[in-house]
Amino acid sequence: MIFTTKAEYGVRLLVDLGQAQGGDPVALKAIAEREHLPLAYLERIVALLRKAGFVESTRGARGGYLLTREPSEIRMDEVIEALDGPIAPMSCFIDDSATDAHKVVCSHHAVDDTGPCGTKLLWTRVHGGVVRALQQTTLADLIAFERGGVGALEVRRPVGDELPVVTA
Amino acid sequence: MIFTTKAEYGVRLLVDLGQAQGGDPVALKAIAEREHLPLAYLERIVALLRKAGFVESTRGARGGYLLTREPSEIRMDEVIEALDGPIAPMSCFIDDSATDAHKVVCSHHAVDDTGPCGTKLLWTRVHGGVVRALQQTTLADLIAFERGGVGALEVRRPVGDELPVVTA
DNA sequence: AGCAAATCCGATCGCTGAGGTCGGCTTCCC
DNA sequence: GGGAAGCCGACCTCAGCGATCGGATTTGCT
Repeated sequence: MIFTTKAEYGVRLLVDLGQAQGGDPVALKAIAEREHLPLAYLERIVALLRKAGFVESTRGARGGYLLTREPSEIRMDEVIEALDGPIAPMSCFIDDSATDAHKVVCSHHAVDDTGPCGTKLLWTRVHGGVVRALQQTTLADLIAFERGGVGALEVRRPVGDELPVVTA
Repeated sequence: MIFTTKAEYGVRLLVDLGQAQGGDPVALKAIAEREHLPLAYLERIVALLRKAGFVESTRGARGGYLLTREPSEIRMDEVIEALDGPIAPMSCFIDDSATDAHKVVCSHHAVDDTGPCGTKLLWTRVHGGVVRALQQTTLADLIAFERGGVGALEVRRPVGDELPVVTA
């Protein structure tokens, strides 16, 4: 399993929020009922989204949540990272994008440095594939897909970066 | 974590086997020592590779393992599937490639079919990214990468399917 | 003021599966 | 026959996922 239920529930929460959006805050209870998700668990998830700045909350009666940005400005790589933490193909894979690229530090190979293990190439390619798919998908894509279906497929992409066609 | 250590150890086992290859069977003990991996655990892993037909074994003294195909004929998507089972982004994601495409059956949404959840689009894209990266990488790529580095990058790919450059 | 609706948050908890070990068996070369 | 190797089922430990609960706090409404 690549993602946890935190990621799934969180994304569905955002999609629901994007659809129900209308000025007034949306109560978590309403989302939980529509999506058939446990309310108590959603509370913990939405807290992550709030800390990451995707939603803002209004406390007290008639309170709830609102998106802080346009759905088209919310990229899934940010969302997933906020929910599940950094995406690593393997435990020895450290996404050190701050410095130069993605670092792979094999704990076993680390002792005697006989160069990188061959798996580094594989993990890096896989990691790239996942990150690219996430970066190229915004919340707006998911919302458009949920109502209608074709919407998300008409978005223009850089040549050579076509995403697979998905049918409802 | 996308892959388990089974996948990592198994791939490293195959890479090691591809390098040490020379007619005679290679004993697991030798691989375990070179790669600093637990022998007992490797036994369980190599059994999966044998059942999947990637290696053949010779029992008894001076026995060991040999690759059954050329490294360039061993695609990583097959290997990973043999080791970790089918790759699914989420527990509700069923790779039903036998019928038409990839099926997503959300256990929560399944009750009342209000159409597909928006996450289907996301999971399918991610899944596609992973599978493509795995399909485009062969054991030969990894072996070439481990000695030298540049080798794996010279392999020709369909246009628009460039893989990220990986430096040692 | 007081109630109800809602967010907020720390503590807890069961359970599955990853990751690995062990012991004993079989198989084969020398 | 002895030792080196593969084969295999049973077992064990433990982290973290996936929640749940109780209560505190904040706020709108009447």
